[in-house]
Amino acid sequence: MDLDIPAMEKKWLEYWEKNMIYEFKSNRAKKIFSIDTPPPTVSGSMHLGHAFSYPHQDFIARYKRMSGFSVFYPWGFDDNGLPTERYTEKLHAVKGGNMPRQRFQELCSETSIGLEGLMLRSWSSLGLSADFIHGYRTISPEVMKISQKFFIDLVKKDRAYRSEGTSLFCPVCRTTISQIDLEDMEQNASFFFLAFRGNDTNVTIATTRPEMLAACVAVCANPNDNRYSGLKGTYLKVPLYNHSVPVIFDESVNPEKGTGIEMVCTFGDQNDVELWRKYNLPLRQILDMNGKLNDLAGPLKGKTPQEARVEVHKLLDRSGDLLETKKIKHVVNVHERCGTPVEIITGKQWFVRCLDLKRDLISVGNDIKWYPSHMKIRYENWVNGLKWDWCISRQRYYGVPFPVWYCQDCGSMILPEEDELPVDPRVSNNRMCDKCGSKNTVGEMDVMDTWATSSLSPVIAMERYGLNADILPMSARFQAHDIISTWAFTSILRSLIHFERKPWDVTIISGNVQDPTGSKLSKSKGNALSPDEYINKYGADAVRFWAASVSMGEDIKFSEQELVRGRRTVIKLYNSYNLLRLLADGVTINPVSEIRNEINSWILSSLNEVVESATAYMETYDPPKARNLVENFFWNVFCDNYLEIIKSQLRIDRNAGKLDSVNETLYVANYVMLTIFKLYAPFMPFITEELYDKMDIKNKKKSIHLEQWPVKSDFHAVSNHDDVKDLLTAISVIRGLKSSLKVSLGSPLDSLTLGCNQEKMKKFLDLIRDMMKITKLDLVDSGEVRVI
RNA sequence: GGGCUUGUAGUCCAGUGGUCACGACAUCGCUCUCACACAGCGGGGAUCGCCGGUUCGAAUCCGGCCAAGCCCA
Repeated sequence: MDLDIPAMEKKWLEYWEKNMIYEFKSNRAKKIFSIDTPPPTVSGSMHLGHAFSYPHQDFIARYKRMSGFSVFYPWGFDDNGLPTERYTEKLHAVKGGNMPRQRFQELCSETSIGLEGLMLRSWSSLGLSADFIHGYRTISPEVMKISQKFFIDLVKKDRAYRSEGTSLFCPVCRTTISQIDLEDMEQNASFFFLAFRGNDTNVTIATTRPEMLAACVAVCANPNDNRYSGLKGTYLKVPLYNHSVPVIFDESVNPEKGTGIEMVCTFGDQNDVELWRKYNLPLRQILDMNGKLNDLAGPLKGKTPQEARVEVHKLLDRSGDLLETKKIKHVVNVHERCGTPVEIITGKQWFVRCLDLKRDLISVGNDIKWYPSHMKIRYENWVNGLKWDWCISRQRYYGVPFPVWYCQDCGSMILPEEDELPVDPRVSNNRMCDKCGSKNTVGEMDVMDTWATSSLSPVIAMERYGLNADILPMSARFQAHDIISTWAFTSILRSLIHFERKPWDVTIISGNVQDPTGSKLSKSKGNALSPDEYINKYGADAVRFWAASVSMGEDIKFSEQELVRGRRTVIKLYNSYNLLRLLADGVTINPVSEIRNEINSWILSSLNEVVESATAYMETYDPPKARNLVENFFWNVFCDNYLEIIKSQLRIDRNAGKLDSVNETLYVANYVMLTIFKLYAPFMPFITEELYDKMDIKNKKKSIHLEQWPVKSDFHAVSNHDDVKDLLTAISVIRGLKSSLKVSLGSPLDSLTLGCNQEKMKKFLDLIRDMMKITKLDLVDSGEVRVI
């Protein structure tokens, strides 16, 4: 009668789906508990981080459902944007920029739909109780409509604006990106020492980016650096290109770095932008929107920055301007989606004005409860450190288009009416201008950043179910800590702008999964592990059990041993239920209202304590602590002691014909067992459903997950259980004795003398004899329980 | 460089002032015991990162240092 875990889990997945156990019903009188779920990015398969963090939401969802809430737990996929494009490009070995846009969009769409099917199977196999059937896709027309509608709201509230300015640019993805897409990476590089020639003197300038020479507009030294003070008011000739640039002075230049004098290019890095603005320097932009150098770069034209660096090295060698190179390590900003060092370009971009909202953003942050609380500080640091408005335009293809046309004649901007949405101005030109009536208009060709849509997740979920803004703020947002500055920040910003309120009451932040040595898991490091494999091997209940092994917000090192422990718990639950059936021996169990047996009273009051504490932990969003309590009670109290004791107790009572007593014990044992199943249900939904289904219960629900969360029992439990504690000590001591005699626990002992409080222990004499198989047991008084 | 977090037996982790510390995995020993060898019982194994301070008393509070992870410059 072995338990086939994969078959058992599959059976219940189908049952839950078929019976719509987790369907959200808003028409009930119940209070709603709403969960803002992160829609997984459609760019690959489910990884271990997902298998860790998604169960966290589900523990709470299931707990709240059992606690009487109508749980709104929507589901969606984030398939709009760069990650999906990159996945598609890689899979089909194509480049979005090298094929007709329409065709590329179709390819992305086909690819993501296929992938979502696979992803859905992985996510649902975790046993999440989300409403998968009504899932949304962020690229779908409905979601596009919502995203465009709220974009128009941004424009109307003067929050979205289009402006010429510098933006971060990824030459590989060929799109502008925002501060939130950046990542640091240490790179090996070379310092090139170059000769800049002046009228009187030559100056050596060190740079890591010689390919930017054509974009050089000045050289700059620290005003306190007297090595260069003589150069004031002079000009220098740029190597290879021979245009003259002024020497300027600024405090920001570090005299220790390189030769203490640097070139200013438009644009080599962030500092160049600042100097360019501050000193009103001319613009020499050498990078075009294809990520290649343009005519200004002369011999380097048509090359990427990386290629150009190799080429310019040769040219400088030949011209004699390269005096020296030195290998160094330095940190560069790269695009987090592709790892390419970012560039800075100028162009017209859409921004969301937010720098003026810092105070409000902090105040909304204070109004949200953060679990764990220190995560709020990360959010505050991010908001306080904002330097740019949020750039939301991307020169990409598979995304939500901006619902905007521009009139070529009068220059005004044209927005559609809400009932026209969604629109795609990229394919519908010549829309009449509201202002001048001209048909000489063009649509905006850019698409929005993915976060511009996913930041609206509460609204997307709400509108999909026909709910109105009354549901806002939602009850809880779950997410990992690495996207506090992206998803949490943009969500709070949008909620503040559109609804003038917080998006959720609480946010629960989970940690990251690391490999067993503590490094971040990533595909590029090759240490990514597949959760599907572990679900097959150990079962989803065991994977969830692992996910509940550290407190919220903590990073977790992946460990297979926790999965082993989880699977053992599943099997132990199964076996303990089997024992209970054997012990009942087919008799009908009648309810009892009063407890006479001390041991039954003891287990009930122990259970009460567990129920109370576990509930408190669930209420404070700390399921792992609740799990530990339940775990300890089930293994060490219920199985190791209570079940072992009642084996003998039932035998003794049956032999004595005390059927009332037998009934009471069986009733209590079943009651405690069922309560344990309920306590485990949020963590291990499969095995608890399986055993609930087998149990003989009055008023059985369609699923244990529709049952009520346990409350303290109202049996008249005696509060003082010192006698039972002495009994437990006696059992433990005698077990230890047999172990030290190197005999099995089942082997009989002819005689034994137990030191104890005779008065207390007397009543358990027969029980101990039966359990421990002792022919002759004598008790003598002793201060502590011990074998004499 | 800044912020946040973490640092307890070979490994993972509990423990926020009071018998030099809970448990799991691993290890060793004994038992195929009538729910469970996917088990049970028992043993060994920790100067609680380092240094200093507060206190009658600190893993637990304070300061400094070191190391690791994440986020951000």
